[in-house]
Amino acid sequence: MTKPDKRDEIVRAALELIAENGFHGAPMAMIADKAGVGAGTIYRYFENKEVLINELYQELEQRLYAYLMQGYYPDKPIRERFIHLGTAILRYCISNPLDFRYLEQFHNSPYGVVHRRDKIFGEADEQDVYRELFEEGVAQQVIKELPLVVLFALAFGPLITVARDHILGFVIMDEALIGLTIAACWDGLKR
Amino acid sequence: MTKPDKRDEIVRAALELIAENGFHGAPMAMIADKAGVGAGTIYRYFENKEVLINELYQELEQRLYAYLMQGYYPDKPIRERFIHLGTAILRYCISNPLDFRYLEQFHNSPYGVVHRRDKIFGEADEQDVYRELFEEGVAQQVIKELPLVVLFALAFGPLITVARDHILGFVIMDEALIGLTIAACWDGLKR
DNA sequence: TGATACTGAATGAACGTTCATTCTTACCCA
DNA sequence: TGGGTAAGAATGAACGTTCATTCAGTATCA
Repeated sequence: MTKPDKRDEIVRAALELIAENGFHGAPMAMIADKAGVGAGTIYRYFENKEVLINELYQELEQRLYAYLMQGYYPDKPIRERFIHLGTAILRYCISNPLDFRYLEQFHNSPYGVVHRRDKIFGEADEQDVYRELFEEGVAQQVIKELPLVVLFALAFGPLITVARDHILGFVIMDEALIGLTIAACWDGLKR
Repeated sequence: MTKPDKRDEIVRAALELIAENGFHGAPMAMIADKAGVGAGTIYRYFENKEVLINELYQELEQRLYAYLMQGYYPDKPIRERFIHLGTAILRYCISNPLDFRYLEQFHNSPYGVVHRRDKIFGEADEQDVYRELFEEGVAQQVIKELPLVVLFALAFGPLITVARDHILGFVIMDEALIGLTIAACWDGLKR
């Protein structure tokens, strides 16, 4: 797992190119070039492009999850927990634009859909804070009684849209505006 | 503009293939095949693939706009107008899944970003109901005082997410659920 | 018969992947 | 210590495939 140097360079290069140009704007040759590595070398570390793309996704997802969990206390009130998570997501996406753009590319690809389907219909055995939070909120009658998927959409649809707009330069999300936006999302969610 | 038969077949085939498989899962040869037309024929109607993609986008955008405007009365109260627009968008996306998927593909491509930038920073000389609605709502102190872009995100982020989830089969949006979802969006928007 | 519409094989550019070769490293023995 | 050797890592030219686009030829219609 803690392989060396070159694997890292390849992953970094892939992240940057794919985030900025999409999967099809990041040929293997270009990734190799940017990583300062021969084209064939990539295949010593990744079976093929698809595997590279998927492993990179896993890494980013874990990084994001770790970030979200910093300072998250499952015993605090629903509202407070939601605000923590929303703020954290927004902050993460804004200060790691490459990660965010990559995750978006991935979610809008066939891989992403399959992944999502597994998440939604799979058993809740994963570390899935959102699901837990919403289910608890509904049970406590703090959150509107709507299907989980709709609650997700109400909570994170706006955040993702706003993160993208920030990165593309359509709006500047400072701390104050982040706070107001999350509060507005909560207004949509709460009973 | 009202050219014949074959142009329509080409456009229809392109819509279906691109909506279902993305831009890169829709080679020109396959579009030609599905349209029942020689590969070269496409180039009699469209200079190249990019032009085809863009013209199709324009057509869909117009169709959607026309649909939204049915029964829209600019003199009704803000809330009512918003609910009309939100409901219409959601209904349209759900009953025209190919159109919706195509629009999504487009927005997630480089073309889409340029297009969006023009829309946001361009003069408001276009028929832009949303902008008008939100600006009026803010002025009347009915809607939260947030940047236009954020209001967009709050209003339509959830709707788009939910439409996608419906089409992918993650949730079934019946009329009742559509109503509840739009109402929740309004809660996020209103002051 | 001429003009226009259409066709699909041909073209060449771009891509992911392979593999024969070269380079690097580590180890061994005198 | 120095020189020889083997194994693994790295390389990048070459390959086969896929694709958008072209164009020489064919069909259609007035």
